Amino acid sequence: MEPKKETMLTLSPVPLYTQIREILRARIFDGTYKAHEQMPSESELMRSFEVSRITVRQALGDLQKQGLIFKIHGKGTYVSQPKAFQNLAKLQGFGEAMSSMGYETFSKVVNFRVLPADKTVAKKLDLAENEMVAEIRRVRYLNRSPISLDVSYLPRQIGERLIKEDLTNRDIFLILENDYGYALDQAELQIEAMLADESLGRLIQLEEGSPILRIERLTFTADNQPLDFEYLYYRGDAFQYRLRIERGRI
Amino acid sequence: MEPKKETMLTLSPVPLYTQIREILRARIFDGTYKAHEQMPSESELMRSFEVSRITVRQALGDLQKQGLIFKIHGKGTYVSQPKAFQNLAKLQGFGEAMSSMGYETFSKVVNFRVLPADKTVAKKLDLAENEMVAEIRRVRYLNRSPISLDVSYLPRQIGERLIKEDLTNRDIFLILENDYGYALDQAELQIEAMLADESLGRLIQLEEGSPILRIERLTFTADNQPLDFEYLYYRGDAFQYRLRIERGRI
DNA sequence: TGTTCTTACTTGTTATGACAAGATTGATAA
DNA sequence: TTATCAATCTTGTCATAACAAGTAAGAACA
Repeated sequence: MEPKKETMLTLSPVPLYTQIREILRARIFDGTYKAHEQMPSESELMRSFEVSRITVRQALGDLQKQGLIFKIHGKGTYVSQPKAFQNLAKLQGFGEAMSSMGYETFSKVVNFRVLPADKTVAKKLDLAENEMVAEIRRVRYLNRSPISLDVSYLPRQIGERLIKEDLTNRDIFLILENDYGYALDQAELQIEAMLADESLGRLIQLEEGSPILRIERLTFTADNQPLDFEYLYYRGDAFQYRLRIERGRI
Repeated sequence: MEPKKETMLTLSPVPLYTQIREILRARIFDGTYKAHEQMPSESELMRSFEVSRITVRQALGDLQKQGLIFKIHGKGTYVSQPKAFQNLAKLQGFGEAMSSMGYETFSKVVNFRVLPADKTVAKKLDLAENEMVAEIRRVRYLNRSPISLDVSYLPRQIGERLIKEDLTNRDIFLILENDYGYALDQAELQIEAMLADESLGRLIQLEEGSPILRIERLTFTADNQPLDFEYLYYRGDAFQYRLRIERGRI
């Protein structure tokens, strides 16, 4: 039986790639294509819509940017899954937040090094520039999928101690509090949206150009000393933050 | 004099478009191309790098996704400017936050309508589904550039009253408090990253696929009644949120 | 039964080409 | 001096084509 010919308005002012994108998007939302299900290949879509491959790729590229699909080189195109969230009002490590909500999570240290603090890190941690600090890079996993890259900067000795701990299964915050005796108190955050670049994309298995929730977090002890400065890069397609704030308070 | 030939490693395993992207990116960061300055055209880059137009477009497409450049159909490619931020711990309207920091800001109402609340809006505002609410859509400007789309839902009568006010220069929060006598107290937020779609992109003059900081905010009065439910879409390339949070508090 | 190789299918990269659509600039005419 | 038009330059859209690189499945061989 002949494959079904897709209906498109070739006389429409709407670009072909936009029409195709909207048709595919509607199919994702109406459940025709389900999360993690493989979508038709580029060749199949070319045949169905009777367009060139570049037109199909442009439509798919947009869906990918919107986080609705992902592609695996040589394998296929898949529908993305909906996202988790963390309550932001509470200063918590990722593991404690996720496990209290029933998600399976762990992290993998992908790099550890001791290096001279750059201007930003020195200023945040109230150290002299070029003073040695520890940098710990971890990829966080949620339900066995990578969800974020976490780059932490701490004073050298603390970092060198931490790297010997089981950072796969334990949060740095809990180790600092329970094992090392620091009273963590407050944190300053700044939050913005960015796009994944190639190296980040490689680490958390996300295509370049995907939306990223980027957070800088500086955590203080109870005596107001900065202790832990982090860059957190969460994939925007799978994660959101929530919080409750008040009016009139600083 | 002959245009300078760009150096590239044609025998490198790194794709040509990636090399070009990194060269251009370095030039943005080192100041060779400055914010709002027009970059070389696609044709000029084709000639300089001796590659096809699609290779150049792919490199530029990536820089665009990273928010470093923007394109104007028929005009050219420009370097983006660095971003502003809002302190998130304080529940403020955009105008009051930005004007207290010396930015020039205003908003434009792009749509107002009264419509039946959908499930989400009804639930957030503690109304019956299909009860009529007011929807106010505004584009916010910072230093005369569009920076966000704000879609507010309020009970019908309040919305119908508000739309008669000068929403170009005044914040809805201040009108609710000072003119209408509501004591705004707290808000719940959820924050995530997404990519701009075509319609949003058109409203805030951003290319599709650019990173967006998307925030849902539900504001309550002092007697804990939900009053104002908003979707806020901030361009990620020009804006970030900051806040200070505490450990151990809910 | 396990391993290796080949084939086929998938997405990634790059090229050439053409025309559409928007913006700008300069020339011309009123 | 102003308005209009044409030419040129810019990005947007779409086509055809070829080869690279990754994955999977099935066949063949040990």
